[in-house]
Amino acid sequence: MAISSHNSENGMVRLEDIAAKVGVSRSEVSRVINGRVRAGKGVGAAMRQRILDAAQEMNYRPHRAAQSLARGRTDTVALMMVIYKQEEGNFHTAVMHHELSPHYHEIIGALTYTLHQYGINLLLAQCGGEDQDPQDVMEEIARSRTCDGMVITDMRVDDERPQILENAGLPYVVRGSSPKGGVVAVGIDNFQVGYQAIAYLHGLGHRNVLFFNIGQDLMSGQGRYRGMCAAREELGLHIEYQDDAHYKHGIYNAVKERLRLPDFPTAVFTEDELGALGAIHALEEAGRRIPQDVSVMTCLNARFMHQIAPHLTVLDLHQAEVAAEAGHLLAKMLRGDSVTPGQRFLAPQLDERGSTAPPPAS
Amino acid sequence: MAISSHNSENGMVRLEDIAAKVGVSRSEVSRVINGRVRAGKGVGAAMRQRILDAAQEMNYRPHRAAQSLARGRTDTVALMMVIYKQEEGNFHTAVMHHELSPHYHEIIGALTYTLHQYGINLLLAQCGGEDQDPQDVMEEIARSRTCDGMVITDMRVDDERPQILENAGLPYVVRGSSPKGGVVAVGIDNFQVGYQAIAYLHGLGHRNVLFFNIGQDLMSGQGRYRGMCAAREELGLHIEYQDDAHYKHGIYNAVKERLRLPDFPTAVFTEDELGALGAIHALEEAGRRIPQDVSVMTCLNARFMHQIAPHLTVLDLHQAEVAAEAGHLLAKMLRGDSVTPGQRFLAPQLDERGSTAPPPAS
DNA sequence: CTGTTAGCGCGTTCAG
DNA sequence: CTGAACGCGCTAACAG
Repeated sequence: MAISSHNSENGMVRLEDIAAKVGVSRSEVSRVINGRVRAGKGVGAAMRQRILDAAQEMNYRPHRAAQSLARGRTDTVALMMVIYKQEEGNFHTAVMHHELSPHYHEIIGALTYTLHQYGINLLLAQCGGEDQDPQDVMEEIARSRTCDGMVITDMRVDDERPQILENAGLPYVVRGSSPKGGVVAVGIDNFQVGYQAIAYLHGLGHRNVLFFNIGQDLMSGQGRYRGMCAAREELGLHIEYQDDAHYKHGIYNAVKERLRLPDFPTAVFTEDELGALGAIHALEEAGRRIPQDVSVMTCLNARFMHQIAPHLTVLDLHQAEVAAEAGHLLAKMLRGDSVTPGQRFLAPQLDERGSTAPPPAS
Repeated sequence: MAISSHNSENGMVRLEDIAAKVGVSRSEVSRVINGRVRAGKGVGAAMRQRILDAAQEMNYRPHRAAQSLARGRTDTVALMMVIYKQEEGNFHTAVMHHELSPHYHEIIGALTYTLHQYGINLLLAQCGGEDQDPQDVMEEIARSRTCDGMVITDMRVDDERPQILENAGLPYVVRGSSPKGGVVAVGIDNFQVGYQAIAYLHGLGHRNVLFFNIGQDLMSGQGRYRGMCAAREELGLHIEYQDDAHYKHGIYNAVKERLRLPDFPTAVFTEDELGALGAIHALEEAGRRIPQDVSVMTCLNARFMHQIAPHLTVLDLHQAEVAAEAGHLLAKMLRGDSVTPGQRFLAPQLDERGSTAPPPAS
């Protein structure tokens, strides 16, 4: 492979360089490369080909910052992530220091892949560090036009991020449920998660369920709570509800604690796989068999968890599909296609496996 | 909160706008904002404050593309990821469709966090999609100056990416072992992983070990293989070696298959947590107890796995620490600090838990 | 200390 | 179809 020579000293090759080599003007090269000159025939076509060849040979790539500035577009989308702060905890406490919540794993993978199909890069923005104000990070990215659009996730019931983005005029898609109407949002129907979990367990015969939820300050937690309540009222069963165990001292400890009291429920629902494994650990330590003595079910957030715990009955949250759809929607918006605002919901899918069964005959 | 008014119709506020408002020139505003004007005293200081106040009030943020173009710097670093293609497989096959390998989870979290401290954003570049040539993706990002530097990972023994980046003149850090000398690289010492695993099991009394490795086309797999060989020759024990089970049909199936033959080894080492869980599943199905009948040990890639399988004896690979160090090194290089080239190695750390024990008395 | 001027590399008029 | 000229928003070198 020949070393391409050009006049710019630092190794960068510009439109200018290839124009000089071929003997035309910059703008002609720009037009040819951007496809504004048809393949056609005659002398023009020959020049066109020479330009294209030279560009290829010199390994030309448009300078992204210059292109962005001129086009007013970055071809970049940002994902806003929440990083958990470090907290004290034991093994079954799912709060990690500066670690991403596992469901981001699915989101990042699916989003990167999807956006790439549109020629869009994914930028990772984080908030939740010690000194950084999430709103500040948002403002900074939005107003500096670091990206063309944004995906926000983990919405809180009082989340103000949509408003900030609208003020800044930056297109965005909410992954999950939006607390605010009239926005493009796509997520799992967490009402259905709460409802179906209870309905399924009720159908098996359970009348006493221990229900662990995400915090109700999150949209997802609120949805699950409401779904759970609706099912409870409709079907009439007893539910013990906890929504702070996750952060406070872990599901493992919460279950262990509950085991000290009499009348342990015949079924446990946890918010995620880690919680389920913690619950199972505590139950097995106490000599309870799964599912003969106690049924355990949970949500499937990360696909690879399925390999780790293939015996768990789960509600599949389709995290990857949701993220991919969010990516598609945002890409379309950026392309100029009209996307009707509103909340899209995917339904969770029950995947019945070995960790649930009818309650023991009393 | 007052709506800030400015003349740019689309809501963007430029240096120009704030200059007009205060009644000075663009460049003066630029200098003040970039701290090229001391706080000082007198009339200059008053103007300085007026400019700062106006910028704040108008919620000004420099346009990133413009700034990048002028400064010749993007304050962005790219992480090049390999996305596994979809393949057929059962539960215990750790090949997923368009899904990131779990260790990226640690890397992304640590890298995002670390780079943020230097005011650097992380861009996710993916390769390994159906149609995309990894080298092309690299060239594109490097030559278009989409980022100031790059972190590359999952190095293959014949990896040409370092050369591509050097040709393009883009600073980079290798996370892992570099096949090429004279580059800045930081990773776990996989020779030690292989060596210590065998040495530890040998120390417990095992003389017959089933060793699952990553492919030897990867630098990490090569290192582990060599470490294993060194320990084997030094200590003298029998090792059954497999390095394709992961991708071919999963550790679960490989172990199941091996169980059909006589003289099953007294210890199993797997390349990662998923593999270990698969192995354990197969062993328990066959009625073997862990660790009484068979010891199982593995590597700890993702911290949250520790919560899932706190009973596993592991070699902690410190993925987050390695990634963070890679981030620090790259940030320093970009800042202009001289960083001496060479391979940095962190040692894996043995974390002894319940899945290993002396072999059963024969 | 401040304003003027000249780029950064590319896209896009507007004449010829 | 092609070249010349201007602007994107910002930084930096040069005068005053």
